[in-house]
Amino acid sequence: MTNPNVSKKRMERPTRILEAASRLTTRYGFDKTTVDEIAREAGVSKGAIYLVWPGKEELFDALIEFEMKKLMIDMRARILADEKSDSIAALYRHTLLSIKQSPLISALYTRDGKILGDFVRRQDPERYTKRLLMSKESVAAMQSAGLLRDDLSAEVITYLFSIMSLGFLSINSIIPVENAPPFDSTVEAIAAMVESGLTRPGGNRPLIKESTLQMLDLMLEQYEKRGSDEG
Amino acid sequence: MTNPNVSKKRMERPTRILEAASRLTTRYGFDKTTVDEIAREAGVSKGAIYLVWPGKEELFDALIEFEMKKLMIDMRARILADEKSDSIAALYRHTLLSIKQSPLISALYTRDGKILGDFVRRQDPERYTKRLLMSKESVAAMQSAGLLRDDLSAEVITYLFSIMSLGFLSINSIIPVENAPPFDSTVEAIAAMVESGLTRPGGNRPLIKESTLQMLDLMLEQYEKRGSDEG
DNA sequence: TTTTGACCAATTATACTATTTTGGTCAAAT
DNA sequence: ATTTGACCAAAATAGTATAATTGGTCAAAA
Repeated sequence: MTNPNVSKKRMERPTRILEAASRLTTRYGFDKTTVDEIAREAGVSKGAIYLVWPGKEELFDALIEFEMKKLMIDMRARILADEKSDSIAALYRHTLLSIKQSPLISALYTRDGKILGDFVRRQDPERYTKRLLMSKESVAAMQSAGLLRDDLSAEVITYLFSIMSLGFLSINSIIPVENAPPFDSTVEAIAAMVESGLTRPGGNRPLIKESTLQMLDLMLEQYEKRGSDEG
Repeated sequence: MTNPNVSKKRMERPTRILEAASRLTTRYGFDKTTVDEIAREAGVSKGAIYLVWPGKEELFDALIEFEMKKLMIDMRARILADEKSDSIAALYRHTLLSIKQSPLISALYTRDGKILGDFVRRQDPERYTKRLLMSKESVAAMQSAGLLRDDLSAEVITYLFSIMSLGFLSINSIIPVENAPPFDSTVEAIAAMVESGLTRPGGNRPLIKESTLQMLDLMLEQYEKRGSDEG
């Protein structure tokens, strides 16, 4: 995924197991995905999984961290690739596209019981998803920098972003994709509405891209560190 | 409800039964609400219910029609009471407030399985909720009247309204009310975002209020007619 | 005529057992 | 040193017989 030159055979085992778990979990949900199946799908023995993680619960924890890390790498790439990503609307568009592209994180965000199963009752999804949300603090910072309208509180703007994200991620359970407008034009339209509805022209534009990338790098760093000292 | 002078005793029986059903259903959901309980709550015998409707299914159908009618009356009152309701944003605000105020219609809109239970598998909720949505046609009409921005298709704008409605109606299952901004300021903020993000200044403003009230009256008329020739 | 609530068939919940599957282990194979 | 997969206790599931509840009816009461 990160590097296509690395063959499946050479790909390190924990990653292969996580990719297998990801595939099965998005299809059958956490509850109905067994350790045996994951091992078979990954082409390793069941014991191999328990050499990496102490139990199923920890495997799923690692899976979410893994997906979250992939998402941030994906988001980083999208932002870097887009020269126009120095606007909050563009940034938000990248966020939506990144989350939507990961079925597991989407399920976590919308609390999709069909995918999460009992997992949602043992683990608090907020623990993971709040890292995805625009934080009240960063919204306030952008507001101070003159990038967001200031007649609405930072708190309420943050809430609006959450509402739109949730609506966007779960609308297809109510309006099936075949009755919906094309995916891309929907995302563009949300960005356009945010652009003229929430942001202010001018302001310190480069700040947005810069600070966002910085935040992503910081989070990725934390994941790397955590990933290495908990195995 | 419509007229506080009508005492509970004098209120016609079918209405009392429906009010009882409404109370129990919003609390326990369709599945776990029994005809016996409804009768007891309404202060009538079980047989009385079967004198009005041929079965439980039809009672629930009537309940939804009832709630929908109440909602439209509520919406009509809100729009009439608000002298500034000649803007799409204000109109949308009234819509959100009206729907939110009815737990049953909200559940229908968000396909809340906890409330709808098996009902959702027998009846198509869209049958009811699509009447609530801004239709593609009316959005197109408002766009033609110069009231909505025209760089986005009518289809996608309609979709945006659906996304925001769904997000607004279901956000509290993810962000509990105690962590959310005050209800009113949220609705105000959505309206503000719609105002500057989707609408155009000028245009034939009075058209909005007028045509909306006309549409509501038409729908109410249909309900009245249906209500009278099916008992 | 209008309304009731005891009554019934049918569905659904419960308690229990038998069977299978699952997460997790570890002696043996590589 | 690694990795495996047969193995086990525990948990989930399927099956079943029984009890309780539910939607719906209708003779009798109001």
